[in-house]
Amino acid sequence: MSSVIPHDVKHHETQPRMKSEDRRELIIAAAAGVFGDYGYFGATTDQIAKAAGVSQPYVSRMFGTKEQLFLEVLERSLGALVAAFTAEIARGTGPDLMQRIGRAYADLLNDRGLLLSLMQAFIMGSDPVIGKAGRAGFLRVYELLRNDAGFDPDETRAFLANGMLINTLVGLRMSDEYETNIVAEECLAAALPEKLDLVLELGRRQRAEAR
Amino acid sequence: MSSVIPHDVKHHETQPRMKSEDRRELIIAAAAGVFGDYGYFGATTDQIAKAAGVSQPYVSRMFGTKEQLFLEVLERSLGALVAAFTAEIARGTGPDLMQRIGRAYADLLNDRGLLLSLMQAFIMGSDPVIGKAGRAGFLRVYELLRNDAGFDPDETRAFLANGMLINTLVGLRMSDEYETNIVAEECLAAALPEKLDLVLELGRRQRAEAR
DNA sequence: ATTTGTAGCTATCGAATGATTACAAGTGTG
DNA sequence: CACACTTGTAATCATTCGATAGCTACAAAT
Repeated sequence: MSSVIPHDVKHHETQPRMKSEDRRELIIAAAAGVFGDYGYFGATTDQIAKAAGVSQPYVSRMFGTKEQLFLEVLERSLGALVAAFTAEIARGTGPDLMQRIGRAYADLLNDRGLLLSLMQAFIMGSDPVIGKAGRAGFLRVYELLRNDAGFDPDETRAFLANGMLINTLVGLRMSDEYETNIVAEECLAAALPEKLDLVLELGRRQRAEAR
Repeated sequence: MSSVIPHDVKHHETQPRMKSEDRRELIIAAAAGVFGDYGYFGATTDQIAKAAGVSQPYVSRMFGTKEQLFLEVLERSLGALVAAFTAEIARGTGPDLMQRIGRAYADLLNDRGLLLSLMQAFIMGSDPVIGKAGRAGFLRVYELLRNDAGFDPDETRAFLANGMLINTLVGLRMSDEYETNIVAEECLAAALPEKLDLVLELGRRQRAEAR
């Protein structure tokens, strides 16, 4: 009376197994994308699990709580941002540093959800835990620009302001309107003089995934 | 066997009744504050109802859905923003117009949740309904600055960028760190050269309300 | 071959939330 | 006063979601 359950067909022959450490990174990366798109409350652990190709309970068990997962996503995003800026600064400070860091910032858009999950954290100041982490993260970037990059307060302000505008336009998916609205076109071109094609490509990629 | 319920003490002797039109405005204003603090998904209709001093089912019945309520909040916020800018433009275009509109923008922080609910809408581009409304609203402001205020694309970009930075700092409640963190102090001062005291006062008011 | 730990899933629970229904209390009008 | 309409609430319903429990399967070491 062997089982009728078709389990002995050697399922998932493609993927043998994975070390939990690797799976962890995979889930965090997927979570960055989902949190970036739908926000902390809007994103569900089930969406994240599906995006990572695992079951929802597995996400819960690996990270304990959704909040903890978000904090790890935030840390990953911040770490990547700081690393990118630091690398650019290491290439030498000079009059063109702001432009170079700006380009490095825009290139981070390639990492799905990185800047957007950051932005989502930045408007959660009312949350006691995430708000605190978000403030600390923002200030970490501010200090990096002031101290290591050598920007003065007004340069730093201008740089961060532009970053927040870029985040907002991407979060709004303004690129969706690019082809149909001439105002959106100019608006995007003004905010991203060089990296326009990158954002448009990103928008196309984004649209290729439904909720 | 008359009821033990102390209902016959003529409750709410202070407020007789209110016309639903007035109640409507009241709820929308309260919703702007709650949505601004917790975002679309994070805010509950019950929180909003309590903030407005009515029952949760009343909110549902008056607006149909939470989504519809958010759209009305968005429209109200946008309307106030556009009105404020238009009024400033009507006072005459000139070399100081950008500064005057900037001050008008910062003054909108006095209207609880106005700019924050806008910001919340701006990072909901993935939502089919709210995202579309958010994009339209953002572009409406962009066009106002370009056409009516007479800004060129780069001036408009710089202005909006600074606005997004202000929204972010307020959304992060950076003012919470003002007294304890000298970096936060400089950061806020750089972003809001004149209106610093306004933001600090706002932060104090915000902290006076718990979740 | 057996043991032992790790990776991962199915099933399910309890709390929260948005919406609906049914009813009560006020308000105006003949 | 009666009657209809409006304002508002309490009770409750149906879902959704995050978390937990408990199991299965695989792999490495013994």
